[in-house]
Amino acid sequence: MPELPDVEGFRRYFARYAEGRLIRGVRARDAALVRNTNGPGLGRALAGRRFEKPSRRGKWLIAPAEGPTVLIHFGMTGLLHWTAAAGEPHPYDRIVFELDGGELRYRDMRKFGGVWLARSGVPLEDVTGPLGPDAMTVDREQLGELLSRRRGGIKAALMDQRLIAGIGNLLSDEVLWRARIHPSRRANGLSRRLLDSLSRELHYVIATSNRWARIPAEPGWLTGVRDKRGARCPRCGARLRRSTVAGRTACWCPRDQRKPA
DNA sequence: TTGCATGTTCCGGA
DNA sequence: GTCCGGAACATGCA
Repeated sequence: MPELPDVEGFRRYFARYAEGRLIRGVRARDAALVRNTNGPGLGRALAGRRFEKPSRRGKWLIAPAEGPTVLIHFGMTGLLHWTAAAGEPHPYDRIVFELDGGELRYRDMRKFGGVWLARSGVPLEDVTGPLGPDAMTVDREQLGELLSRRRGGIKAALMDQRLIAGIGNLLSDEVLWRARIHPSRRANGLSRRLLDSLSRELHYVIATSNRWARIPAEPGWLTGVRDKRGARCPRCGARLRRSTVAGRTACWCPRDQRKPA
C-alpha cells in the first residue's frame, strides 16, 4: 500500500490518536523491525515523553517526541493500528507503542518497513538518507529542473526518492497514464506541453489520493483496473500493456502513451 | 507449485 | 559518474 497518499493517511491517523499522548513504553514484538537501535533502547529514549505533531516527508512518517524523533517507513505492507483496549495484538503487530489511554501498533506482514529512532539533535536525513523535495510540493518549474538532469527513463526518475520523494510504482503509472507519457521515455526529453501536463496530473492525483489516503481504485482511474486480466484503458478502451520498467511492473496504454523512437 | 506483490538496497556490467 | 537489470529481504495469495 504505502506510497505518499497512504503515508499521508497514516500521518492523519497518528495525529488523531497519538499526538499529545504520553508514551509509557514500547514493546518490540519483532525486534528486527526496530532498525537502528533495539527495543529497550527505543523504549528508554521515548518513555515519559509525549508524541508531538507528526509530519511526513515522501514515504516517511516523522513523529517527534520532545527531543527524540520516531521515523516510520511502511515498506510494502506496513500500517498503523490504534486500540484503546489492551487486547491481544494482531500476529503482524511488530512494534507496540504503549501510550496513555491506548496502544499504537505498527503492523507489517512482509517486514520491509520498520521504525527508526533519531536522537535529539540528530539530523533526520541521517536516518532517511538523502530525499528530494516532497512530491506534493514540487511545482512545475522545479519538476522541469529536476527532470532536466536525468537522461534515464521518466518512470525511474519519478520513483527515485533522492530526486522527488513519495512516488512509487502505482502513483508513477497513474500520473504517466493521465499525462499520456510512456514510462520509459527519457526524463529530460519532454516538451513543455508534456511537462505542464505531468505537473498538473501529478498534483491532481496526489491531492485526490490524499483525501482517500490511497490511490482511488475508482472508475476513470488506472489503478482501478491495472491488475485485472485483459484490463482496458479507462479512457480509450485499448488493451493495457504490462511490462517491467525501472525494475517494476509498469502498466500503460499503448494507444495514448506512445514511446518516440 | 510457481510467479507475483504498492519498497529499498546492493552489486555487477555497459 | 550514470543507468539498467537482477537479486535479496519476508510473507501470503492467486
